[in-house]
Amino acid sequence: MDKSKSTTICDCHPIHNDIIEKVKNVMPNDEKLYDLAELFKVFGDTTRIKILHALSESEMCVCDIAVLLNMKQSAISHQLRVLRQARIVKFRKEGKIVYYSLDDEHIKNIFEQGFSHIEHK
Amino acid sequence: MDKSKSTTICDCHPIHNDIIEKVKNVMPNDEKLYDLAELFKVFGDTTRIKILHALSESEMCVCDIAVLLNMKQSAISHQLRVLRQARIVKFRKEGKIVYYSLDDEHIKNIFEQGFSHIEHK
DNA sequence: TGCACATATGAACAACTATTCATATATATG
DNA sequence: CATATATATGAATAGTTGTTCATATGTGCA
Repeated sequence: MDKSKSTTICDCHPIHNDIIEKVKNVMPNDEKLYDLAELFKVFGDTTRIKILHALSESEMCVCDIAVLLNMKQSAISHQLRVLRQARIVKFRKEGKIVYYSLDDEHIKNIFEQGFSHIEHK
Repeated sequence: MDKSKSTTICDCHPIHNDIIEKVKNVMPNDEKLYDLAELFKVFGDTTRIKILHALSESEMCVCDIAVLLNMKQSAISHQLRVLRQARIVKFRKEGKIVYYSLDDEHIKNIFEQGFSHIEHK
């Protein structure tokens, strides 16, 4: 997994060693950066973004989300699993109906930062 | 592209029509949500996250980034193109060396929000 | 108990993505 | 001008991902 320590893959020579060292010293470990990329990956899909936007307005059941987005129930269910595993949404069961909602207020913030970036262009 | 208006794909029945309507009414248009997903997609890759973290510390040239991450120069160059097209990084040329830096302070914020989400678990 | 409905899930497939290799372009230097 | 170096880019490929289909599980109700 982490071949950066054993083998040299890079095919070019450093130009500013001081900058490379400085940046290397403050770089978080690989696992943390990997987790961060994984988090953003979850946001990086239109269907999931739509689901998250919907849930930021109201708790919703799987069926209603499928109707709202006009998609197959199973497609929604698969995506909700991804969101669940990333701990971005939580759920509660009421009989045979499962209601999903955002797990964390952080999510809304990330969302809004994203929006204000694209607005800004 | 937008089949949601013409064809019905969904295979299940609405349960709470009031909620569906309410959420539908505040939903941004498809294009905006698509752009948002595209933005996060760019953050959703370990290599690009590492590049962005590096650039959040210091302007860097392509070569030095490749050395820092121990990756092929062309791999870095391809990823920098993705970041450039998303207007997340900018660059300046000095002779044959090209220096990249973050285009926007927003980027750091999105980054930090992401970090505080994964820290929180 | 049997049927209808809400949700979940595994397998298959098509579409997309990141890296590599080979090579092109541009600039500095002998 | 010839060479070395920094960067960019097109094509190929391996790996990943989102949706669909078929089906399983679980709950409520007649």
